[in-house]
Amino acid sequence: MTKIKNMDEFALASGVSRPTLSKYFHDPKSVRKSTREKIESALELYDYRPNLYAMNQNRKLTKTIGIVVPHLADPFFTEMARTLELRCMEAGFSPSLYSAYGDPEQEINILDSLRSLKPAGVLFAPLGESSNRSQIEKFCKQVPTVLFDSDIEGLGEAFIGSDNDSFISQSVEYLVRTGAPPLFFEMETPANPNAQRRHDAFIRSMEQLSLEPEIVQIPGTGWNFEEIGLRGAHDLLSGPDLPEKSILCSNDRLALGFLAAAFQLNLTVGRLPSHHLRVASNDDHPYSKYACPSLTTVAHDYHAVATLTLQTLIDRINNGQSLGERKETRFQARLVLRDSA
Amino acid sequence: MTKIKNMDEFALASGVSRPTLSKYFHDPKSVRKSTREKIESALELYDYRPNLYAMNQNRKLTKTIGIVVPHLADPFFTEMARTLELRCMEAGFSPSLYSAYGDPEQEINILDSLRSLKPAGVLFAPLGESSNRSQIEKFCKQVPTVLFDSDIEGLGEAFIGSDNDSFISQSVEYLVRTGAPPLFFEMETPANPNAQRRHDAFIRSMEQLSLEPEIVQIPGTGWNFEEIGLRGAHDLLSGPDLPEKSILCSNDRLALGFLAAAFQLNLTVGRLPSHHLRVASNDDHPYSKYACPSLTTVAHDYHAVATLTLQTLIDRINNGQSLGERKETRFQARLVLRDSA
DNA sequence: TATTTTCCTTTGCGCGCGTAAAATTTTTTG
DNA sequence: CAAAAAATTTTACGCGCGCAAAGGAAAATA
Repeated sequence: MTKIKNMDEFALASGVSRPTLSKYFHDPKSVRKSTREKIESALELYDYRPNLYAMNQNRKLTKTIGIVVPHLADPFFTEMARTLELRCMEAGFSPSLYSAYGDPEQEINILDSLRSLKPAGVLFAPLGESSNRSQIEKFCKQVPTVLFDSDIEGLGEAFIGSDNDSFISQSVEYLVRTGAPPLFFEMETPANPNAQRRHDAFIRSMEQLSLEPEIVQIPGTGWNFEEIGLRGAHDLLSGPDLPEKSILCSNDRLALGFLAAAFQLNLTVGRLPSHHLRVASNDDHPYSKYACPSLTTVAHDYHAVATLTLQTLIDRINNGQSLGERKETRFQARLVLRDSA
Repeated sequence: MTKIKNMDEFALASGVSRPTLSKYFHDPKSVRKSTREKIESALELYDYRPNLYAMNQNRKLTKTIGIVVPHLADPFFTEMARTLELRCMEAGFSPSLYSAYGDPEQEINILDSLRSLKPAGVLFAPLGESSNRSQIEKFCKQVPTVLFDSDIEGLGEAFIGSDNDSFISQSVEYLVRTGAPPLFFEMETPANPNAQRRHDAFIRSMEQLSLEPEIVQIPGTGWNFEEIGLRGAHDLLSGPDLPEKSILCSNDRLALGFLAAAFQLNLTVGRLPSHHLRVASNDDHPYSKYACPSLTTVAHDYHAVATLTLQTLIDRINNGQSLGERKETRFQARLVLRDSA
């Protein structure tokens, strides 16, 4: 079996002309069935693959979709990335995954090298506050980009994420209804823009219930939320007077740190009257179920967010140009009752 | 400021010939300092980037390094991938990250599309038992590949990982020295080949201490180790007689599930005589510190593994051909004492 | 200054495929 | 079965850059 070096040779071997092969490799369904079968049977014999670089050199639109997340070490984004990658492949695109690892410079570097990949589009969860807005804006003008999870106002074709109000209102309502009103536990200088929305939503939710919103802001920077939560909780809980209230953490990773601190201080957490504290949180990240105690939290609709994010991008790609007005979609969250509250 | 379309135009604008520019973009240090400065000052004015696809089309060796891991949702691999990506960039390569997400077919798909990227080399942690050996073997013959973490005998240029013996012998010795001999807690049909090595190492370690090796094998398949550990531990711990021994889990994710089960059953875990159980584990994965109680475990030398893995690949790349005999390197682990044992 | 070495420029070909236009074949339609 | 429509083939050019060879300019050496 002779080695096929290029499309010309494969054209000879398969009995199909090169331009037709070119069409086939771009979209198998664009050629007649009989032709497709000829190609595919030859393909099994010679396992030829067109040169990726030659293919994309003269094509404006590649079949690549870039996926950029702020930090892959965060299980939430790992899960999100995984779902998006799967969806991309199902839709016939090649996903390419990048993580900024919390660094705004790295984020811009990624966009820069992404540009030279000439991707059909990009699914982008920006770092947030620390992101270099003007650079990202420039990028979005050149490459169809759909933002997800973290919104930066006005950037990209659309935004799809979760409704932070619905996270907070559900957890607040539940906590108030079943016990003491919650104390909100959050970072002083959060890395993620959703934190600010949750902060605001907490105040709103409490005021609607005619309750005084109490908030604890803990120090710490970066993405090591468990550590930050642990330390913040230690400070809070080893003080003279224990908070009588329930605790509502801004996100699950902080909560995991909080639970660890409570455990270390021999404070029991749970919804029974005998427990010292109740702790609830937001995100339902993959390990919340295995916390001690298992974490009562509010879940993102991963499926809906991933599906709509990709669908929006594909619409934009097929449309050829901007879809008009920038739409923002925020999916409702779902309360997940477990043992911690 | 006119837009630069290609290298010819940029050659004109910078006052440097195109072949020299070509050299520069391949390796900035390969041109004289004065020339480099001319190029770089022009680069700031025009922000030109050579077309990636045209660059790589006629180049045998690209500057891409593929990184393939079995499952990104596993924090161990996330951490490993992150470290490797950083090292690659420091060394002047472009990392490209892929996860098989536990699926052998997906693993082969990744290798297939990786092939068409013509990467300079690939850093590859295979799934293990379920991997398609013959396909991987074929790949390794075409692309310089260094295996890490999970070894498949004879495949790739080299293997770099952690010494499973040193994991187990350290934890066994510690547990025996400070209390009851351990019961080994592992999956019946583990996804990862290191599990088998740890199993064997446990038996060896116990026999060296003239102790009877006791092992509990729990059912379950896939990569959701926390869930598997949780269920297995529930079965084990809700039986009539509690194991008197310490528990040594095959890996941290199983242990996290185990701890959750113990917590749910109101069994206390720790090294004091008053505690019901002691639990130790292996890997020191990023969340072990925040377990309840914090997990006594054995840590990989991430830094050493990542550094040598990449260095080996780069040597292989620079060498131009195989480095002779396939070397296997296994780094010693380090016992991390925390509260669970 | 003359010589050697290093670096650069000029020239020119080729990579593998995209893509357009016109000619031809095959399929569909009436 | 003829005409129209759709798919394919033929032909030909270009993309942006890698790369090699040969000569020229600049820097290092003597």
